[in-house]
Amino acid sequence: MAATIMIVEDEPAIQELISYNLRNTGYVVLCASSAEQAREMVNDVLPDLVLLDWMLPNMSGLEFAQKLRQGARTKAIPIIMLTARVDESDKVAGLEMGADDYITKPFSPRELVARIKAVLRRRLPEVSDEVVEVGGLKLDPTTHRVTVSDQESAAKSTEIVLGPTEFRLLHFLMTHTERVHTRSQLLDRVWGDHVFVEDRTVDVHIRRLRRALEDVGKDELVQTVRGAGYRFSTRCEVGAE
Amino acid sequence: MAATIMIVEDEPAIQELISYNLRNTGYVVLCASSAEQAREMVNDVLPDLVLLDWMLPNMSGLEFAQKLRQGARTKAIPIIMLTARVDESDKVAGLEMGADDYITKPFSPRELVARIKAVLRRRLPEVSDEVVEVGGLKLDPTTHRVTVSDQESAAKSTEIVLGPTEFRLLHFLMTHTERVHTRSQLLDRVWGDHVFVEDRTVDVHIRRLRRALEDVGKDELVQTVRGAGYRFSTRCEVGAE
DNA sequence: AGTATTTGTCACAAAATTGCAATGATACCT
DNA sequence: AGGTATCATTGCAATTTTGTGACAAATACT
Repeated sequence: MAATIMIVEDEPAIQELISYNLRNTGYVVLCASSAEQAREMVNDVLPDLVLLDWMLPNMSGLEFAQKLRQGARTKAIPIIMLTARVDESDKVAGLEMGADDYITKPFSPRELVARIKAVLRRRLPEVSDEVVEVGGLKLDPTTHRVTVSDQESAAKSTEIVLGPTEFRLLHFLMTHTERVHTRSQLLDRVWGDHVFVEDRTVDVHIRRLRRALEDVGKDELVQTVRGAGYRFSTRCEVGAE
Repeated sequence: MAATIMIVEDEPAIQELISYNLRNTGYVVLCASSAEQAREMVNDVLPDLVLLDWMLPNMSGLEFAQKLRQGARTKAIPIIMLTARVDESDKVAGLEMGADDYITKPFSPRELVARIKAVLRRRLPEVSDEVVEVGGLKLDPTTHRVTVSDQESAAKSTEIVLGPTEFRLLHFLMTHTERVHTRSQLLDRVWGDHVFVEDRTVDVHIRRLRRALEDVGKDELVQTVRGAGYRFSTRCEVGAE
């Protein structure tokens, strides 16, 4: 539930101010005073969102943001830029580069929190680590494992092996069942906004997910809704005879 | 194929963000920072679609939209409203006034592009995702399912399978019941304005819809009004008095 | 560095949907 | 009753949408 937010800001006072407010709101906060430091921290802990000061000592915020967008693990992390300047070209550069939002100093803590919430809201499945169990499938985010919860198939451990993307896809579907998701929606919520990927790529990952589920006979949970998208449903998909 | 899209947005950063993404997708983009400027531009170039910020400096977005709807040349241009507010009355006002869709900030670039494509492809209202329940039928846009809500045929699976067009047709009919719609009106509202399709084709889709409803004995809800069109009504049609 | 996974895209196959036209049925009018 | 306009029904070809395997690039692992 508690999202982790990384602050990259060289001015200690502002860093403290933000940090205090975010912790107060219930976020886990990581602080870095330079882009270099931030880069190291990212290797250890992946934040759910980055607050990035535009003006940094050595490496500019822009540069750091680009690095984030390049790395496979980090490319989907939302970035909110903090900028003191009202320089238009900066905003433009930042947004083109893929920042999710920007906020100009001075800002009110309330506004900052509001923007953070807004950006996180349209994000990957709520950062919950709770075990999801639907339709005879059990997915555990902490252990990163998917198993069949109906026993019948076998007394053996019936673990389903998935690639990272298929795992996130299944996680999202299992936490948003019965509802039809368009390919675009899935890309936004499972891949992330700035990741530019063909719509049809979703098909392929759905296919991979289904193939994995076939082994345990659970593949009919992932259903195609023609002209609309895909759906995870425990109800039979064919009303036929 | 490159459609021209006009952005009317006073905040330069957002204007840039949108503009960048749309150009990236292959659209030709025109930018205006005010309604006045937009009006002038429209005299030179007719865009295929207008992205309109709700809050503008002098003339409001609503006002500009009305102007567009008044002009003979511009009345058919689809409008997508950009709104920071989630105020219901705004949505309603905007949609009633003739906006084709609305999108609330913050939005993801992909979602925006998806909506633009959807609107350009067929000017569908698709305003509500609310479940519609009439005459013992239940249609849920989010799960994309149609079921019978009377219990009687319980043993059977009560789901009704429809193709995309029949689904949209039924959705429209169920949200506009007890009223006769001409074939042209149905084509406009269900297929979209600029689509050229024979009037008679509606008959075929009505037939397909009826056939699907026959399975659960609900086909008499879709009634023919000779010389006028079709109607969805819960009242029995044997009007022979 | 080398190897194994993972990922996105493409091309083609398969399946479903769509619109039209031709034909048959029905209601309305004189 | 007959004539005519309107609607119903069906088959079919064209189009659209989705499934699937292969492949190359990118990334992670040793």
